[in-house]
Amino acid sequence: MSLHSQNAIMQKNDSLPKAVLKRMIELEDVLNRTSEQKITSAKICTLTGWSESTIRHDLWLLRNINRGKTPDSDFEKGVSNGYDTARLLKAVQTALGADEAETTVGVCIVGLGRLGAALLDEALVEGSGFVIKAGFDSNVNRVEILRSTFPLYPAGEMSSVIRRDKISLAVLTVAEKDAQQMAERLSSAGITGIVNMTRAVLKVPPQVKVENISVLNALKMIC
Amino acid sequence: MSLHSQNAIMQKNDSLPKAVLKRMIELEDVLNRTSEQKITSAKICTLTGWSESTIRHDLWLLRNINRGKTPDSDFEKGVSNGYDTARLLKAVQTALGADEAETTVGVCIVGLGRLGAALLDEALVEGSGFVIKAGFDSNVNRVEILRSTFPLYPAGEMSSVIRRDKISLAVLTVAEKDAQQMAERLSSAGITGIVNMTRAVLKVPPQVKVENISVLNALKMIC
DNA sequence: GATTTTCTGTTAAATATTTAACAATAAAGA
DNA sequence: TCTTTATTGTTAAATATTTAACAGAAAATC
Repeated sequence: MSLHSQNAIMQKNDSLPKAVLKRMIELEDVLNRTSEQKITSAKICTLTGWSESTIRHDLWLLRNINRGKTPDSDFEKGVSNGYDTARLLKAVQTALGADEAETTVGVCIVGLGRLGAALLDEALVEGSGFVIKAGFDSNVNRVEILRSTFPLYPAGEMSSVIRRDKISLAVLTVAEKDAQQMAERLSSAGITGIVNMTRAVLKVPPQVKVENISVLNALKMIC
Repeated sequence: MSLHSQNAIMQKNDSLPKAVLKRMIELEDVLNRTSEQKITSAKICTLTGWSESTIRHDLWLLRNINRGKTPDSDFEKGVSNGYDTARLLKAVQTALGADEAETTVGVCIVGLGRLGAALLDEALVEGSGFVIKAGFDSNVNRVEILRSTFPLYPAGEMSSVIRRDKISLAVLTVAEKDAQQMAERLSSAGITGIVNMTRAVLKVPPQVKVENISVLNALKMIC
């Protein structure tokens, strides 16, 4: 019983399932740094630890939601020779809406302690669709002393700078006791997402997304 | 049919499902820092964003696997008045095996760049069951210059120190190009888990668990 | 060019996770 | 006291996610 594409498969595909989304974000990274021109699902699996079934299934979903977006978002070329890395990458990016994100998203760092300062040069910066547009700290001294490739401001100017520079995401690295207050300020300034690196449990309006990053929790996970 | 699955749930409880485990790790934290003596599932939900159903279900699972471990791991006191925070916390810790972890787990930091250095004082240290026992860097200069509350060593001594001090976990904050090599060294030195803060995709033997922490991915998640 | 091998796309089955529902019961209030 | 309210523990149903299976087609081998 062979049904092929006449199955016009489920149009319900508004978006990728959460689990798949997460993997696609990582896959984009993996593809970006592989040097091979072709890549098989088996290869992806050894690189990432996901099962072959999972990746094949993911890519099937991915193709479904991409269908018709752009000609290039279709990545199959041969059937048994792995995927053309470049096309697959493009397809993943299309699915993630990375094209729109091409118009770089503004990010700010709130809290310029050692961690905040370290993140600046280490973490992103690259050509990743994000641009750090500002750093904030309530310690005016630190604001004046620290050097960085982007402007630093005292915390008091947070709201106005965020609005003026159209910053939409924030990385929160303040002391735990200040975290909630800062999160609230960020929220009311119109921030849409916060990467929370403090141990505080943030309470924010529902339209603000939060991702918690914690070394401690990670340690517990693998312990 | 339904009897089969019921038995599976009631008896086969070797351990908590992955998703539940994650939440319990966070719950422990939440409980630790709440000041209230009693806490309801509704309250937990507003604090964490999980649904009431989820938390009640989690706690039911938790009680099942705790059953008989210690008398104190039973946390119900009244039925309709919320949980006694202290007992619930104890139960969560029992389930997580935190009692055994009381015998503090040794951790090392590999890579003492700005990020690694920042993590030291910021991140853990507290009374959290983990103790940083060593820091490593291939730059001998840095090892000599940096100050810290725990000893620093050149990377060459990694294997011997890890074995001697019975270090079982590592936080990896080296440059991306060195990450894989370091991961391999750590693995063969007997490390059982790595928190990977580099963008590298680590390939390690199956007995070594890896948790990837990435600000970039977190940003993508909330974008 | 025939045969074997490899690898994909797709579907269906198996698992895992979340949500909904509700009887039971303590606490609060009349 | 009795009634109402709040909240739990538990089960079953609904969703979501992962895995297994396999036909079919390119590529490799002979």
